[in-house]
Amino acid sequence: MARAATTTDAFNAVAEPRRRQILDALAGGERPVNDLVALLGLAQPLVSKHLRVLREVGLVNVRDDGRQRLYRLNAGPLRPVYDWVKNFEAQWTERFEQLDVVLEELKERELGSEDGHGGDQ
Amino acid sequence: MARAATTTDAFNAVAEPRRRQILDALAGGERPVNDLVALLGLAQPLVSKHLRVLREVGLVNVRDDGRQRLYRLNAGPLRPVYDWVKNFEAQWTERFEQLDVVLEELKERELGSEDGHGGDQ
DNA sequence: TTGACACATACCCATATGGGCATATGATTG
DNA sequence: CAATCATATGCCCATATGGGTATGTGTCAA
Repeated sequence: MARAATTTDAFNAVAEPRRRQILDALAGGERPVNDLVALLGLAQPLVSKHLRVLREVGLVNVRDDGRQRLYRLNAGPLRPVYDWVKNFEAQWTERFEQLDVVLEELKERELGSEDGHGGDQ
Repeated sequence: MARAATTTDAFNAVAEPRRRQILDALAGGERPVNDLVALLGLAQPLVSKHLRVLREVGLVNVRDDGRQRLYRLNAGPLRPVYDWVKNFEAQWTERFEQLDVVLEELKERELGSEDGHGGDQ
């Protein structure tokens, strides 16, 4: 099988930088497609396609308004992403990096005192 | 162009559920490949491939240990993911959902009074 | 040395991607 | 009505995916 569809879940949908841009833009409020087209500097069909993906994973809602279609952010599906990545936050704090270095050193020392040092052939 | 390579960044690398599983497993500490193979129940070459992707985006480090290769988590590259998604957290809190409903209602009322902007309540 | 083990890589394949371009659909205006 | 604006969809294509299976490379054991 190929890669999972972009519409599989928020993880896949959000892997596309343009789709992230769209969500960022919509964070400021409802917007018609043309606004996004101008904002992203992409061809209109492209934007529509990205919006479709976002719709399919429930990250945006649409509303008809005359001849425009207003898209609105619906961040809910991002929650699993947040919840998953949140658990790694501690790992990149400075304290943790330090711990990493310490462990590294311990390992080195351990190897050094490892009785003699054989290994040949 | 096709979809961006999985090795483009953490966003793409992490879109694969198996790779997330691997990172979860490595959060517990250094592990040899076979451990992961057993843990994920995947074919060994598959795991090696996923590990390669994770290596290329810097999410894991390797260390040789006899005939094994010990993989270690390096969460740093996840930071952009966290930072991005974090900004949406507020949106799915209950208060925000409520606000959403209120706005929705306001809109409805607005549409109802269309040409005669009347105050009501 | 030979063999077993741990892991990585090479190929083969079906699939869906994102972009480009043309066109269909639907609402608004003249 | 026709013309125009705002979006969506259809089709074409190159690409890299993730899985499978076979094999290469390096290490340890007998």
